[in-house]
Amino acid sequence: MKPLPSDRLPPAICLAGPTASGKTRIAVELVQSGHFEIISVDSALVYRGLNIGAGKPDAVTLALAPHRLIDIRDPAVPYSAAEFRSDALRELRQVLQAGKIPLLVGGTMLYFKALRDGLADLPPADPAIRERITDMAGRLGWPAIHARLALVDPVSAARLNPNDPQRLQRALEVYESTGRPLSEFHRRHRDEAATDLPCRLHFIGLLPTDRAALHQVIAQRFQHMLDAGLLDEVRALQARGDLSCDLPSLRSVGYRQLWDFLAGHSDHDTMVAKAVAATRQLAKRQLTWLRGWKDLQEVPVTLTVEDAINVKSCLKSKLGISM
RNA sequence: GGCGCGGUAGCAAAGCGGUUAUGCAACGGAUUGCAAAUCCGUCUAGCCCGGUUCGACUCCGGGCCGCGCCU
Repeated sequence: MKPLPSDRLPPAICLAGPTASGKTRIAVELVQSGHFEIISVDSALVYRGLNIGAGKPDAVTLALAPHRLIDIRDPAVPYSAAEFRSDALRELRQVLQAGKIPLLVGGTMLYFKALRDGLADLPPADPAIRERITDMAGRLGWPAIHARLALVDPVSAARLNPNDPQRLQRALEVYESTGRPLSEFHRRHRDEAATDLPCRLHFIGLLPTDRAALHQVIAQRFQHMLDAGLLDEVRALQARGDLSCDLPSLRSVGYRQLWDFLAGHSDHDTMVAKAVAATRQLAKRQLTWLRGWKDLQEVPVTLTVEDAINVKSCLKSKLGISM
């Protein structure tokens, strides 16, 4: 099947912004027009049982504005960017089939990138290989892993920091499971530049005009989460007994700090301070992605109800979508 | 009132008569199957006044402030 040239494809809207910038509120308002269907682009919302702390919309909101790709994973099982991409492609086709405009909403910028640019044809994670590499690093240190990688994949080794466990592990994993260096896969992927998207992605970036105001909202929001019973939510996850805090799901902002607190590793004030700081740092990293994002339609947001109006007028003026 | 201890970057906290403490936060950046993750970079401070010295955050004297003990 030959893809259409991208300018003839139907549109999809991508609403991206840092945490606490009001993405969900705006999306829920947009969906009232009846034109859109929401697809979540969020690495924490995929997990069942992560609700309050992940900022998942409540049941009433979800009934009003259904989100695809939330609650699709048990927290014991890691999700991935590659899985997101294929899941999202499937959901996009369904939404288009139904005659709606896909509204992709979220803050997981790697997922947006994977969707937009595709991923190299790499092997999936291999728990056995990962464990072996982790053990080796435990004995020899990560710089030794880096040195080892340099022998089989000098290009990747030159790019990676000797202290970056995650990426070193992945690079070596790819080599061990395929016998070919990660850098070679990357090179081939760049040369191909294949796109199998059934629609054209229009990116709208929600950029807070005032960082201090965003920080304030972040602090308030975390307090509201605690008031809403976040502690009980994490207790329930702990009570399962099969989850550990090094799972991707529980390393999410908030959950990690609560987990430590409930395990007695920190006091309440420290936990709150760390959770709020981690959220600020997340927002900063999301903004770094956004600053370099190509073809981003920037919409300044003031974190008020006005913001939805600005997004609507942006959609109207840039895409002719009125509601 | 007397004695002791201490005043170091946004916060915490060391050493040192002349070369970067460090941690946290903040800020900037990277980002290809863990990404709300992981990693990198930047931030050069020493309560005030005087003295010693080629040179003082570091030594000496005085002042101010804080903490503790004593009366």
